[in-house]
Amino acid sequence: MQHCCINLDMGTVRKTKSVKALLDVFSKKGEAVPVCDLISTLGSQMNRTTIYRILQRLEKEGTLHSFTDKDGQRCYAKHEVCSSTKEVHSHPHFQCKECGKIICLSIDVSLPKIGGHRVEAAELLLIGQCETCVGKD
Amino acid sequence: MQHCCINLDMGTVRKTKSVKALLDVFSKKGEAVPVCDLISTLGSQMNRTTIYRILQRLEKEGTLHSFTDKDGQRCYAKHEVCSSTKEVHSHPHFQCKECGKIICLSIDVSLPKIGGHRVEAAELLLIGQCETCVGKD
DNA sequence: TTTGTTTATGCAACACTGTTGCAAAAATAA
DNA sequence: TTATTTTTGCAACAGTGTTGCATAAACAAA
Repeated sequence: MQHCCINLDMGTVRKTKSVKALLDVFSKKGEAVPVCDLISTLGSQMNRTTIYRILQRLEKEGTLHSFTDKDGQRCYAKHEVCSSTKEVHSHPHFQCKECGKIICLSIDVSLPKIGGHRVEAAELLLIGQCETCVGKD
Repeated sequence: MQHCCINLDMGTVRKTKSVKALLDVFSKKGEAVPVCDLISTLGSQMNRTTIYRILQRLEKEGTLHSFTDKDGQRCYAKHEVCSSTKEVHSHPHFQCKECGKIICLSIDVSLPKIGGHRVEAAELLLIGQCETCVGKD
């Protein structure tokens, strides 16, 4: 049996200061983070290019996954859960239009079938108000 | 009753040569088109800035709608159908990972409910193989 | 620990996407 | 036709993301 997305031994990605600092941001935040936020947070500690390259490596080995948020910005999040029973691998996310917060949803989304087409993956972004911002109305 | 997205009289958008040329591309193609394609197609006839501004105006008045494709590129498509019975206004699209073709789906997608959150909109992109590319395997 | 090998980083440069201000041109209204 | 409003082209700029290359850091082996 093959693991579909998590490389448990971290592959050949070295645990450098920069990699640790970046993963630390994800651990502390616990949510998806836009790349631009990572650059403002870590830009003084490491080069912009380094951030992009670490993100690519960590996504490739399965520690992170990426998607596009409601404003077209690329976001990354930790890839903790990987259900191998899912027929189609989908990444549902929710983004609050008030505060911008993004959460990864672990729910399964039933995908529509389209005649003659083979659906292999899906990107679903739900947009609305989070618990905090619903209360502010 | 209020129309949710189509401005039938075209509002105050003037029918200039550039607007006609751009809408012509959508009519001929009948599918969603990435902005970069529009620029390569129309870039010799009009300025890049003009293309971006026309797209903004036409989206604002409801003739076009936009979304992000699998590679993070912004795409536009004609907004012909607008079901006012839908509780949540969603734009499902399908993109072929082989040829890149994008089609707008008129099907309804049932959106998951998330406790404490208000879901107002959704962006769903299905990725796979289109009818043509399925046959090529 | 020390050495050698591999991977990662910083820097500069570049390409691409998208926006803004302003003067000139085109479209519409009178 | 003239006056008014919208649209366009151009130049400049900001943001995002990539590449090549020399240097630095991490790792493996002795």
